[in-house]
Amino acid sequence: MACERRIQILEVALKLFAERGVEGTTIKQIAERADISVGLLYHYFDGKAALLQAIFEHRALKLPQLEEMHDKPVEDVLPLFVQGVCDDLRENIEIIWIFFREQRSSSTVAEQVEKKRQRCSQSLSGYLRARQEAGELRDFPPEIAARMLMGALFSSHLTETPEREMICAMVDIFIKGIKS
Amino acid sequence: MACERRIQILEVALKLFAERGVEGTTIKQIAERADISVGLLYHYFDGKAALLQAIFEHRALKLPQLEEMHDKPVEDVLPLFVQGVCDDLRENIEIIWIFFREQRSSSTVAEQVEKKRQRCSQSLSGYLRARQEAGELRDFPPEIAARMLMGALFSSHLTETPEREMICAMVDIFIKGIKS
DNA sequence: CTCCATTGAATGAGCGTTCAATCAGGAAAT
DNA sequence: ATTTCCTGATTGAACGCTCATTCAATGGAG
Repeated sequence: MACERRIQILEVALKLFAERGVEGTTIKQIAERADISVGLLYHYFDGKAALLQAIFEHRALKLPQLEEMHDKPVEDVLPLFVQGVCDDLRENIEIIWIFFREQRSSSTVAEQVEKKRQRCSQSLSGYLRARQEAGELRDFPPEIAARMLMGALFSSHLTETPEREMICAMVDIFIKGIKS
Repeated sequence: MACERRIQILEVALKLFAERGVEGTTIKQIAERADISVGLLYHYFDGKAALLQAIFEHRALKLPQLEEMHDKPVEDVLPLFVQGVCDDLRENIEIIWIFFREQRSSSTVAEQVEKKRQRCSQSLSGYLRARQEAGELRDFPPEIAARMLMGALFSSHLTETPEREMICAMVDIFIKGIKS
């Protein structure tokens, strides 16, 4: 069926784009790795740009939900939240690589990345602020703390797939660093 | 003089490679931005690959020195250390972008990046371990703490140039997170 | 006159893209 | 049951363009 073929091409392109960059990947390479002819690729997609756009639409990053957790302590919430973020990062590491590489050359990609990053940080910093007001956390800038944790998780996943114990240790240091 | 011209070309190539990626930058673009002809570029460099290699040799990242600080408290050492790392990151942000983009496609670049990252983390984690033994810090895995801090600094510089107060707040949270 | 620095047109390879030509399989007609 | 027809999947050669790279020719300083 046509839909399966589309997805097959998308998955191959996703891998190659993440590995060698969009500019560094040729249509021919994608066709070869997908075991189809160049012409067939153009039957399903209008070109390289359309392929990239389809990848972005096919694989959307989840957004963390923390609004209902504002009254629960960080020891319960943060480990779960971080676990969710890490699962998402691990599952979508290819598209994150594409985002990273293309954000400096493509302004539309840069906007998408910035928006996602901001919403992610806002969700976490909102929760941290709520816990400050609840008296659980000491005084510190919640946005910066959020970016610190997200940045650490992010760069861990870009250099390797981190072990569970590594993530736990980071969360542990972070929590001790913000408690009152 | 010949040397100045070489450096002029290198600086232009560095900027363009960081902005658009190596594959996404053409020799013609480099020549135009450097205000020289294509032929002259080939007079000074044997091609794109040699240009990239020359950039890596021209701009070497500094390594943080922490060995003599092992007996000094974290409140004195870490802010200074982080300041030094940030200065280095800010000054070399272009080549770091190139490293980041190319490490997945070029294994030689990947090795260089990995080696640098490890030595940087080792220097910091060695200091943290010494402070643990001195009783200043609580029990935690020093390597992971080092990677957490470096990762946070790293990703801050990749998304924007962080303010001084942002760095200070991060160091503050980190120190409180590891003190006994 | 010599030696570099410097030019830019020429070359050939490889790129993204197009398209006329097949192929396969099911529906319709005989 | 056999033939005809149609539609969408599939191919790969061909096109025009841009790329990296080369090189014969020019310029100027000493």
